[in-house]
Amino acid sequence: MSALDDELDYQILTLLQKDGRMSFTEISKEINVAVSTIRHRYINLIEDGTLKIIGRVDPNKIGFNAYASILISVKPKSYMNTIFEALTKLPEISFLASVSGDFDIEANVMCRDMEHLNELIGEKIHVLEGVFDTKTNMYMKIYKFSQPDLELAKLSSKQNE
Amino acid sequence: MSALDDELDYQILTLLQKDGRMSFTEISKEINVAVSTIRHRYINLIEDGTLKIIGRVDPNKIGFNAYASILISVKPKSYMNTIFEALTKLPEISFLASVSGDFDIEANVMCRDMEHLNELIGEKIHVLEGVFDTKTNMYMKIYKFSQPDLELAKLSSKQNE
DNA sequence: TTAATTTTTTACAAAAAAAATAAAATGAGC
DNA sequence: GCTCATTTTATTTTTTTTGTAAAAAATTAA
Repeated sequence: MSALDDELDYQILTLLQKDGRMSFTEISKEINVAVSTIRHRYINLIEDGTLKIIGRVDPNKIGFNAYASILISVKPKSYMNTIFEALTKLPEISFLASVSGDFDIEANVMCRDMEHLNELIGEKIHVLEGVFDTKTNMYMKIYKFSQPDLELAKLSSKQNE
Repeated sequence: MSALDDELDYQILTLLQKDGRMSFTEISKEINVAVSTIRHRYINLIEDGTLKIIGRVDPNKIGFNAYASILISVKPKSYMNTIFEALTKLPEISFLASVSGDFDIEANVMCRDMEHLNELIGEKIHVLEGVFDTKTNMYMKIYKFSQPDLELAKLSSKQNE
């Protein structure tokens, strides 16, 4: 791929990042390239996993009022994998990752209310073998929730292709 | 809105959550309702902010290799607002919220590499008046990154409409 | 450099979907 | 039962997508 090719991908990604339903026709008008080219590029971006078009649902609007971060300390560490497996299945967990620092795992959870959150921690998380300690912090107000900035990304070359 | 109406909204949201580009025609076939109904519902969901269709770009694929959580302690607290204003503008920050617990603010950042992250913390965050202390933890491996579970949401009534 | 090969972009026609409009159905409140 | 407002539906026109194939550009090897 040449530098110019990537530029086209970035332009397509930039537009679709904002409006995932923008038609190929409109995109092609916006960046002056044939519709079929846009479509080819689009299909490639989807197929290699760079882009995914999703409907993002506002948690507040559908009744999730308790958004929290649960930090988990695992002992012994040999339980890490089974704990990740179990946690991945919990529908309340929207983000799950291993982290550096005082704890081993961070799980972000969306619950209906405090009762639901409390129940989740006590009955679904603390019961897992290997969960040594947890620390829960509430997200009180969300100020920003955005996508990766493509302008910043441009400064580096494409990775993991 | 009646109970059945909400059920239809949930069905539409469930489908679009998975594939944001699914055509109204296909949705209408899937849930046996006229295409025009689907479109009306869709427009309402978009307009009241419940749903937004976005293209999600995989950070790794575009060269972001350092994903971290930066916890910030603010002193005196009167600086909170100006700090939030300043942080919101930083393109590296993809998530920004006030949190309960030992720190006041959590910012999740996507950086190209450690150098970029280090620079961000030192030259963009620690320089802000009122930033008393920070704690940075790296997200090492992401196991799950999903949308709010609509099945769970169904158990509660719609809020904030 | 040239020729062959692959990749990328483009054009075009048929099929499908979206948009706009108006009509019918439903339901809440009186 | 009637009225008003909302929701669903049907229909027609316009636009978009899809599939195929050809042109152009880039890459590779001789």
